[in-house]
Amino acid sequence: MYYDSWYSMHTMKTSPTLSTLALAILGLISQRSRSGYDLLKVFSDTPMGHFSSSPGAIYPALKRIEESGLIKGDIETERPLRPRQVYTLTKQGKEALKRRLSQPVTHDDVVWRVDDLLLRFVFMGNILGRERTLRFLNEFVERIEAYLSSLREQRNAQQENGSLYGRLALEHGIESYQADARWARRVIKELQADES
Amino acid sequence: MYYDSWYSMHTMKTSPTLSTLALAILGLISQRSRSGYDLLKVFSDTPMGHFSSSPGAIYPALKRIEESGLIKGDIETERPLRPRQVYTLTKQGKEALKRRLSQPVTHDDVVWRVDDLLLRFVFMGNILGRERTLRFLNEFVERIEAYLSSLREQRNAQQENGSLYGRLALEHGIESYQADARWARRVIKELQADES
DNA sequence: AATTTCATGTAACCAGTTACATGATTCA
DNA sequence: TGAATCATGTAACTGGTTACATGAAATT
Repeated sequence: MYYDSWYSMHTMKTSPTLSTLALAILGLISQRSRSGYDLLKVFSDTPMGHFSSSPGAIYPALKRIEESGLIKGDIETERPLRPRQVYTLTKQGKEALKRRLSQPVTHDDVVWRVDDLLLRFVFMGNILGRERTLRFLNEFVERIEAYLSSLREQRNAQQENGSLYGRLALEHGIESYQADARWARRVIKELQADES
Repeated sequence: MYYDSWYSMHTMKTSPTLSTLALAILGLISQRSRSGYDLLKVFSDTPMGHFSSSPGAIYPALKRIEESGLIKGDIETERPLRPRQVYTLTKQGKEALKRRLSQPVTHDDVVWRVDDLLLRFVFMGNILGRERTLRFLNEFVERIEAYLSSLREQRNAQQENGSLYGRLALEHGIESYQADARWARRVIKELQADES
């Protein structure tokens, strides 16, 4: 017993974090059952297309995710057209999605994965609720402020050595993050006002 | 003769567009000769790190780029420490970089590769000159405005069907691009004032 | 009759991530 | 003496891109 659990603790495949594409797919499927083609449409027709992409990415991804047990495909019979595989979240899928959405906002997220953070935000409200979405947004603002400090320092320090264009690009970064923070603060207010 | 050129036109390996990482590497090397380790430092110490990354990306990239003839590595002898490979741009390298920087700003660039655009901007000034940088920035603003229109339309159309959170995320996108355009307009003014 | 839409996929290629390896030198 | 720095790389894995393939139904 003791041995067993020790053993399994250390051999259990720690499921790798869901990629951004996997997050997008799980999130969309969590809203309603969808086929690969449905997903393809969402990506090509909406700004969601900012994430993927092409059949060559989506169909293999669906297969991988199904193999890992997070979604389950059912073939729609009784259709005039070519049969569709319609995917639904499994219990593990729902849990995995919740876990993914519950991750704290890290420095690295802010530096490298702002898109991913935005994607989390989109699905978070309906799955984790307003309360936790607000916590997320506050973390987001905090992390951005911290990063902004270091960017501003860099700009001031750079004064001499850096090129004009490098400095201007840095300022682009600063202004982008400022815009992100402004947005988040506005949304926080909006969600708090909406407390009805 | 006629045949030859027809033949070569259709078999010449059209050199694939430089990846963003390759652009960053070429750009940095164009400023001064650098070793892999030098590049690694730039990426880890400056906001340039927004692009790569790790030795596992940079060293193989350097090799590939050298094989394609755009850079040339020279071993620094006469050093106490382990010898360094210091890379310099070749003539083809300079040309390839210029070509890459001269690409027009496309819709897809704005939607998927804003980072790449910013990176181009960083190196553009010193390589293509102020005139062409200004053209670039104007194109950038135009493309953004066009994309913003479609994003705003989406937001208005979506009014009913979309979720609250989806709408808010869309607004994040809109505000981000607005910030990009504001930045570009400011830089245009600054560069024009600087016409000294 | 031709094109677009519905619908799903495969295969080759390329490149990035993670983790590991090596080993000398300098600094605390 | 141990850690950090200088300096370069490899190997396995993963997954995205591009291009191709198929074929029926609906639309123009």
